[in-house]
Amino acid sequence: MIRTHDAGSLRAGDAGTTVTLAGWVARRRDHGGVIFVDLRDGSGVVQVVLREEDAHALRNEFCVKVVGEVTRRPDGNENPELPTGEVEVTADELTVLSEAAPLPLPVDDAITASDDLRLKYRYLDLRRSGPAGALKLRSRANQIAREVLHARDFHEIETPTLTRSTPEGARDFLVPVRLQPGTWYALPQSPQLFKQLLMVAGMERYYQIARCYRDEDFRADRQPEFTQLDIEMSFVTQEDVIELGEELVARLWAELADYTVPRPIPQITWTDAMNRYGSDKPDLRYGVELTELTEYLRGTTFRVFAGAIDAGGYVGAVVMPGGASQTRKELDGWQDWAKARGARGLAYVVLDAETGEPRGPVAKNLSAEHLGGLGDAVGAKPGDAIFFAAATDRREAQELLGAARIEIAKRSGLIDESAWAFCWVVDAPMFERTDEGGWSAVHHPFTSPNAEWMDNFEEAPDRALAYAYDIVVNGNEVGGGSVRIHRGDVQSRVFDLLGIGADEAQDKFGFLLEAFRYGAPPHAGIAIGWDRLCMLLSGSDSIREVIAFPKSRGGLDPLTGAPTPITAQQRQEAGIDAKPKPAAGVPGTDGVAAPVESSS
RNA sequence: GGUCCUGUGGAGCAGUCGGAGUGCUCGCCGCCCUGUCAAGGCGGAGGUCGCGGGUUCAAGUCCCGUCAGGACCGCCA
Repeated sequence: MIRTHDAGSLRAGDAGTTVTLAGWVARRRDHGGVIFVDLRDGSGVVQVVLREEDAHALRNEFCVKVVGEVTRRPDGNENPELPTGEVEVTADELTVLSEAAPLPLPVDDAITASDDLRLKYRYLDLRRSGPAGALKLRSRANQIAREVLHARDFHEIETPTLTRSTPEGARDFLVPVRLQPGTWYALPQSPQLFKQLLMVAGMERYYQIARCYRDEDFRADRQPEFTQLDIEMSFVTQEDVIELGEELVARLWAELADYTVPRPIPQITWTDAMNRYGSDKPDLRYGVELTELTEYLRGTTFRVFAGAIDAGGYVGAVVMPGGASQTRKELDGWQDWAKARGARGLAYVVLDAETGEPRGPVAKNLSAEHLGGLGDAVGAKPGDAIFFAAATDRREAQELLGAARIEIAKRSGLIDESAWAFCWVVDAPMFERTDEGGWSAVHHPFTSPNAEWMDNFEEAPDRALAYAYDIVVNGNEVGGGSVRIHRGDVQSRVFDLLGIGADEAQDKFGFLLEAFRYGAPPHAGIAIGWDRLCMLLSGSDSIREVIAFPKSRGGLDPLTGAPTPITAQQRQEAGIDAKPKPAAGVPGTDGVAAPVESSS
């Protein structure tokens, strides 16, 4: 080792010790005859006192080695801001290991450069304690997950990243195959099918910190390649998976956020979540619940509401406490906000702070009777604003109110940023209507109906519930999973309902169905969106902060310049332009629909 | 695919009603300085105001297009 001690570890008790340190010049204070250098290494910072002539040439981020004695600082010169502030290292010997050119961005915890510069010079960005800390936190999170899972006899098993294309779900990333021109691998959207095969294989308890790939547009919490903590267990029920999930988050939050997760974590049904919060991933750090007004307003002459009610739809409201004090401009701003989300607008009534009298454009359209009881019906007080949404499609209106609820909380400062609110959203619907009038699986087609619906989901596909569960933290879905179907007859019925015929099922999922013929155990699992979870634990507002070398929004890596064009020779060798051979009885020429676990 | 925000010496910003590349903090270069810790003092260098076009006597500023970064919707669990 070039060094004998870590800079950040030195304390008063080390006084008198001769140490060799190696690190970077974080800052220098040149007084002519004496020069102070803050020497930074992976462990932290310590002040080095130099009196040598050649120390004047030191610049920020020079990589240096220092031999010297740890000494207590002179009285009055301690720096209580630093963990090492009681001591300093008086240098006898200075070696410049590597000089640094003038920096394209400051390596300084107090200064943040723009995102593209940070990513282009990520290796400098990561010298700062914040970005470095986020990656170190993630490393520890990985370790904790492995500790929890290995203590329960899980096996960490890797699965292929060159696999079959999956035309359903998200768009695939594709890889041309030189040895079979005209054919393509796909990068996995998740290890879903492989982990189910591992259950058939008798592995019983599998996990993997798995890289997944989806070719869709970016968000602050989405990258084209991302990581799941992927878990599958045999001979378990939904409750067993939930219990494991709770143990994982409890350990993670206890150690990394100094927070004791209240257990059991509250469970809310999907339907309740939609009715009360207008979201399948409700943020429970604040109240502001939705109120359904479909019955209350039945008979109204206001066409916007009556139209929805008569069509069997939904009218609901959400209250903005103190919202009556908003200016006309602010209230108009809500209309723009709603239109930006594709809604026609956001009807509102404000209750006068003094008299409680309902005012606003919509108030004129409601009867005296409806107006009179409105405050009580929605739980609004004088001074509040009431926002309405109405639609034939219940979910559409609820989601608008749910989005308004979040916006209200933001604008009114109702969010306690230091709070953690966990919940499970359970009893998710199995199916939803497709645009073509058929049904599609909400989770994926191997998700089991729950006990109540096992034998009769065909009778009311819109109401059938699944053994599917999502874990939600502060309004972020950080994990989701389900109990899988392991019985051939149930699987066939689900395929029938989804309009997937036997031939098509064989074509798309043949190898999995084949595997299930040989004694498939009941199994269930969960996938945890690891980037998102680490983002929350680190207090970041983007998953880019917990990824070592993230891509920018356009899918570019500003550091390497990827992606790049390829040469004509590469193109030729890769066989990109080759025409596929006709399928000679090979199943699966359409590719396999890889159902994908929820979360990220 | 759509809506919105941002782009000004190396970094972060300000730049009014369209009137000279103007200003601030940091960094960089030189000199001074023995107890600082965002050290300090003096001096200096550094600019295609993202790019292209338009309006105008005159554009960092207004308009159109485009590129890059970011937020959201669609998409994606």
